[in-house]
Amino acid sequence: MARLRITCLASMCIRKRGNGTNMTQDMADLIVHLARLAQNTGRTELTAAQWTALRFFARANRFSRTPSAFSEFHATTRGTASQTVKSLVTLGLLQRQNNASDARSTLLEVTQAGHDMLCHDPLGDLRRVLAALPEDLRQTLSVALQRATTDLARLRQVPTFGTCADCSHCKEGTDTAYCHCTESMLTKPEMASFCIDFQPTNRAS
Amino acid sequence: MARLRITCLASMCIRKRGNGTNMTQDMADLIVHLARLAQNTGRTELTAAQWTALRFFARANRFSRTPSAFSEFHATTRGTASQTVKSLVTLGLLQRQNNASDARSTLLEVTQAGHDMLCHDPLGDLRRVLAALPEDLRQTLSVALQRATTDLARLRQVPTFGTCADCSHCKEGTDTAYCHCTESMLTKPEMASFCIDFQPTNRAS
DNA sequence: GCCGGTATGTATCGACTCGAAACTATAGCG
DNA sequence: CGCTATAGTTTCGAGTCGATACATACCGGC
Repeated sequence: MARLRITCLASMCIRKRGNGTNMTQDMADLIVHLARLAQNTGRTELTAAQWTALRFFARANRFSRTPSAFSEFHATTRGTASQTVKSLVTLGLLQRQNNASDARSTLLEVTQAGHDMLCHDPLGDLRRVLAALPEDLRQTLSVALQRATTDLARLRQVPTFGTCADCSHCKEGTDTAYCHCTESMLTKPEMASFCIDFQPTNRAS
Repeated sequence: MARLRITCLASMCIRKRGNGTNMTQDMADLIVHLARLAQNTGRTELTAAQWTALRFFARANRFSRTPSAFSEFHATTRGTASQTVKSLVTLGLLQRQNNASDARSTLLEVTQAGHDMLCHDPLGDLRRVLAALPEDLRQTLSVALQRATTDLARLRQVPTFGTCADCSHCKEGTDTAYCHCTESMLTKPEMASFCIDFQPTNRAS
């Protein structure tokens, strides 16, 4: 346990930070560190990118299960997204379907094997840890994370993703809702899915 | 804007989640997404791994600025860490120093060019976004993230990182503190640095 | 109907990451 | 002294990623 004994050199350890945002600097680092720890590609069946893609296609609604939508979500190029999708199709976790109304587009469905695979998602540990947090902490965390994500996406000029239930395009009914963007009716379960055309409702910002 | 009009297929969109942790599932996904967005390796001078390494060596105390410590922090292997360090040394952002008390070990120092580079850290956007959050949200976020990180690290059996100021090995004095682990005195600035031997103090868990 | 502009998706290339394994050198212990 | 553990490096193959080029299909104006 015990190591060496050094008594000077202290000035070496004074880092030049330059600004007074040390606390938030810690937080940003912490978020990145936490995410990396949670994904931990080591010794799992899939890579981090493949897990993210599989998760996305399992959560995206029927307008958003395309390679392009995933590339926007994942903040990467269509070329890269195409490769990831291809690898998952080869593994039998995704299945291609033709889009009847647009011959260019490819719709992707998570196969049963894909759903089974998602049960071993390395993110499970983080989910359990978060679920174990006290209720009030968890609530605040959720709000803070959503705000930070929305703000950062706006700053970076990238699209925000969210569920139709929170989308300003949607007018909610009793059992269904009408989406102005896609001009279609959505069922309750659909409204809990990701949408590429998500537009956050105006909350206090 | 408007897309196609589909009226059926709704049942296709009912995903089999299997468990009742939908809310925390969203949160875990959100953390990963936020971290990815924040790092955004695209069109920056360094890769994500290089940025993380540079940040680590700028924040780690004098017992922790080694390739091994970084590999543990980054949850990777010593081999991979060695490559990242090598690339940063080649770029002139890190500098190797001999450890007088252990000829196997290499100490790394961030050069002035390295500190300058850190001013362009892509994490800056996230830091600004977090800094703009309301005070109470930010406070709670900080607490929740630290708890989640500590809990996840324990679950994964990986070491936790933190500053000496929060470490149970340290007995604090007025201007200095004594670290039981390294058997050495620490100055105030040093106590704000990362330590590989961090052991969280017993807070309500 | 046709043509030009645009959007979707794929293939290829080079640079990089990552984990695994093999290897060298040093430390520490009996 | 020898044995084992640790620090660090190197090499290899698989995968990621961004950039580019490309084929196909949609969509507007004419």
